[in-house]
Amino acid sequence: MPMEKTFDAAAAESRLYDAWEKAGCFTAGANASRAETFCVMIPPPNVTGSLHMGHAFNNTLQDILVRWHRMRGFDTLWQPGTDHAGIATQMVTERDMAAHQEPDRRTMGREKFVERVWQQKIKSRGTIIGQLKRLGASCDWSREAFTMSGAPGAPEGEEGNFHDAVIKVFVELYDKGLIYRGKRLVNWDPHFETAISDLEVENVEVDGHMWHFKYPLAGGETYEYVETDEDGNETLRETRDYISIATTRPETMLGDGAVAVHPSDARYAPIVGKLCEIPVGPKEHRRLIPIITDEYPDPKFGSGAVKITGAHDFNDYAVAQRNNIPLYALLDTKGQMRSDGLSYEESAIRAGEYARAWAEMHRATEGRFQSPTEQPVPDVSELNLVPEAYRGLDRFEARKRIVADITAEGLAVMVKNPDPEPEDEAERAGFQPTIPLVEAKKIMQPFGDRSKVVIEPMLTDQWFVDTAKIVQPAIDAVRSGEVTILPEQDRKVYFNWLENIEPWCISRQLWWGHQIPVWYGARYEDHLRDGKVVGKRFVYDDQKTFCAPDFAQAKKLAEDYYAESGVSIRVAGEAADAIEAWRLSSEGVGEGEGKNAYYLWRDPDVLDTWFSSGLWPIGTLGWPEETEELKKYFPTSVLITGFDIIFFWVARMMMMQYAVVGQRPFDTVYVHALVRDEKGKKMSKSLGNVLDPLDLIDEFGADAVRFTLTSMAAMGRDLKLSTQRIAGYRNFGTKLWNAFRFAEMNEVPFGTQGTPPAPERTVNRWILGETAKVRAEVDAALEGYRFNDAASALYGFVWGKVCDWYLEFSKPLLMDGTDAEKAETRATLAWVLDQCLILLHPIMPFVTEELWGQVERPKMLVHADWPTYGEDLVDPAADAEINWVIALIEGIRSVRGEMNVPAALKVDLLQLDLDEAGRTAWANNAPLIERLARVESLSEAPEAPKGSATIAVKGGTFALPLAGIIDAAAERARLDKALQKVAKELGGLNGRLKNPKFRENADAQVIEETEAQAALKAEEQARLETALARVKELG
RNA sequence: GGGUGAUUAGCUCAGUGGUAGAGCGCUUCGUUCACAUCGAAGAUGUCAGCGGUUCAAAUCCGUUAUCACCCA
Repeated sequence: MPMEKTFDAAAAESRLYDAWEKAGCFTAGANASRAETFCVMIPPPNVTGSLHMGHAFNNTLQDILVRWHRMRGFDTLWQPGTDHAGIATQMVTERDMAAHQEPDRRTMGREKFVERVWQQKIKSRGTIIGQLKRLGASCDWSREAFTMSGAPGAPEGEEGNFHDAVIKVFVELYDKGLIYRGKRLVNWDPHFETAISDLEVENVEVDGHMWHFKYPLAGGETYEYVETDEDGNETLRETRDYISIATTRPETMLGDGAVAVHPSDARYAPIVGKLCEIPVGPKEHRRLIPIITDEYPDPKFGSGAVKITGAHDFNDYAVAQRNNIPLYALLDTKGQMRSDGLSYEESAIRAGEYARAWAEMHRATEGRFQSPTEQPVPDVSELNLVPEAYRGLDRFEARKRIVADITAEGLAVMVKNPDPEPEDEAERAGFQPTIPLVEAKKIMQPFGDRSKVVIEPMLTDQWFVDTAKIVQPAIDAVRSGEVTILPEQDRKVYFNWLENIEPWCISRQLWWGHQIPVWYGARYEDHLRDGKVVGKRFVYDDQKTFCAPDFAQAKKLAEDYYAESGVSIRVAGEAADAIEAWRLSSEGVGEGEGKNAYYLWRDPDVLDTWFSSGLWPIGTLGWPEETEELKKYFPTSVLITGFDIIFFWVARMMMMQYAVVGQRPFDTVYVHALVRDEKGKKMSKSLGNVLDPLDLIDEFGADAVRFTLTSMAAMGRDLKLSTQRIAGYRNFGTKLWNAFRFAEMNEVPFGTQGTPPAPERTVNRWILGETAKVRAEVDAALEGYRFNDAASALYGFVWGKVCDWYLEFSKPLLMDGTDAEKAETRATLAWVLDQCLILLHPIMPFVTEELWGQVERPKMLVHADWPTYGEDLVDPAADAEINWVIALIEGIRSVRGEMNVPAALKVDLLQLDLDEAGRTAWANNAPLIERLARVESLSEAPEAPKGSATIAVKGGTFALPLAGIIDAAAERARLDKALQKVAKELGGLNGRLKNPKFRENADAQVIEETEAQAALKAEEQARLETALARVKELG
């Protein structure tokens, strides 16, 4: 059955993929013929995600390397799987629940909800896996992993031990003191009501405002406020009873603990150490705060004075820590003004006492009082400094109200109204001659990368990895070259981040994830009354921590602890939280059977998803069990990933693998860039410029999409993707397809020739050499992760060499050649086209496999042997001869084209002079030249007749007698132009050769090449000059 | 503010010291039996500017400008 004119990608792709999978072509070790292993870990996509351009790019590159190694006989494993993606998955599930009118998660309860998320996971999983398959990804799906496999509550089919690995690592790191819990300022997402890591925060510049307020000095004190210019001349002097503060977040004023100025700022020197009043809140309980000095305020910015809200700003937090300023929390987990804790009145009084104590200490120590160890910062968590009027308000609503209230009281800094005063009497009544100073200002605002709401710095108890203690091996490994990061520039990014690493907050206030394996119990300690021990008691608010893989082991730790503390206790069970534990325990203590029964409660938080994906390399291979796969494939070979997760993932995998198993996770990290739209914009749903890889695969076929991405994969550069480009590579597939159609029509015997044939004809010998060259080029390119070089080498070879020239050359031989010529040409064609399929297969797996399968073969192409032939196939004589033939054909075509010789017209060619090599080349290839240049005949002539065009080639001159078709002027212009070009080139070459310093300094080889070039150009120049002279003479 | 990178044909981009390339687009021509998703021919560049190193610079160094990204 004759082949179709084009490859039907849509019909063939799924059929081919199924065939590969069914035959087990992708399973670990398939087609292995040597001992070396090659293992790639897929960057696990979110289980609820769908394939975007970045995935398509990332997985295409992985697939190329994997297929290439598999064909080369490596024991290959491409380990697939998905990531449980804590926040994202919980979000998707809750959205789905809302859409189906299911009860919300709080109503449902944690256990039921987690069950529900598992259902969502199972439902979603197939989406992205199916999409990866459509792309052609040759992963070993029988090993598909999941970062939460085997977790408690995992349904049937979700077994596995990833959860065990994660928990084991947590406990080990905890026991080594590398994980700790602490109250810290963290990034809080008020939408999801969880902490997130600083990497999950996007800082976006938005339009904001800067308000200016007066903080009156306590007791109506005044001071001389003096401003000077650069030369020290006084520019302003006035008596003030306030200090001016600028802020972009007025609602946080309620939680101010101090006002800070720079120690060198002379303007405020008179009032340092004094107290000032926060200009908001009920008048009778206005809060006083001290004026302190710190290096943080910039005297040149704003008024030079900064309000310090330690519980709601990272910079302020540091200032507060340095200066013993309490951290007053104002917001609840939803980002609303707190309504819990003490009344405003009581809180304000207590806070006022701290401020006075601070000022007193400052005075007593003459300003030296700094160190927190001298005077611990008081715990102020139960103080709620939100006045009752603002309690429960949303943070942005509170801001509006506070600004209005301060302005109404006349404590906003005022400026002259820029609007002209109205003429009209009536209108003038409502006119404000001065208005509050509010500057429009671009401010960087943090947003949650998932929730898109404004992130709040929030003071909460969280778990942290003490990254500073485990970072060093990850740095050393890359420095020493044990692990290679490509391209070079990303190594710098990696170092820069690791060398300035912050503690990693790993707890999340979610339900979906690995619940932290920590149980708490009340401390059992001395009960003091009036400084005297009056007995022992349980303390619930400063609990004891028991970290263990499961409750049974935590229980044992607890019982050991209580035994040591001197109380005989039986841990009876788990309570939901501290309060329930207290209730159950107190019910139990002292009562018969339940005497001394005691309850622990588990930390409700789950681990950051990246904590588990940090263990991906060992976890997917079965660790902590000593599996065969772990022994064989770990450390893995290459990690291919986008630059956007170097910090999230790569750095953490490095740290964790070294910390846990003391080995590198992979030899090489290849970091690729971002896929952008054709204008260079980042693809984003809100911009609507997203190209869906699935749509593109539908339209152009997976091969075209893959080839496009590969050809644009130059290291370190972003990809700007346009559909036009993809169409171009779809055409390339069609070109390849039609080359096979041609071969089929000419009865080319595919599948019989494993080793290269040994033909006699120069064209055949030439294409063998070209094939060997491109094979070497492709291997070298892939070896160096220069994917684009591999793609362009193959594109140029298949289209530019095989299709444009070799196929055309083969036609006269196949049609009019001798039997021997026909046979050897068919054999060569069969071999060369097979090589095209093999070499292209890693990039374009589908169309190549389809073509390969046109005839019966022992193995599918996916398992074909990758060739190793080399230089021995290159015949320099054939090379020179065919290049001469091509140059002559191009010369003739060029003249024909420029002289507008009708395409159909066959012309006579005159040979004016020709050297021996040229004569041989002509004799060997006359039919080819005649056919491709549409030459009727060749005859020798002493000189070109009038009205002919001249063609100069290496070693000879030809002429096309075109009297009546061309005019002399056109020919002169053509020759002039050619001559000019040659003259320019020759000038450059000779300039160099004449320079004695060039001869002294340049490499001998360079000099030789330059001389050869110059000789060639000189010869060409001479031929052209002769021709031009003749035209002038005759014309 | 700190860091990283980019600037090459109309567009998108390759090009690690030897005198600039590809694809697309454009112009002209073409129903020759693989392919019009094609073929043939053609035009188009102060390699961002300035300075330096070198026999030789798109390439190395310095600097300016513009743009992009990352981190504060």
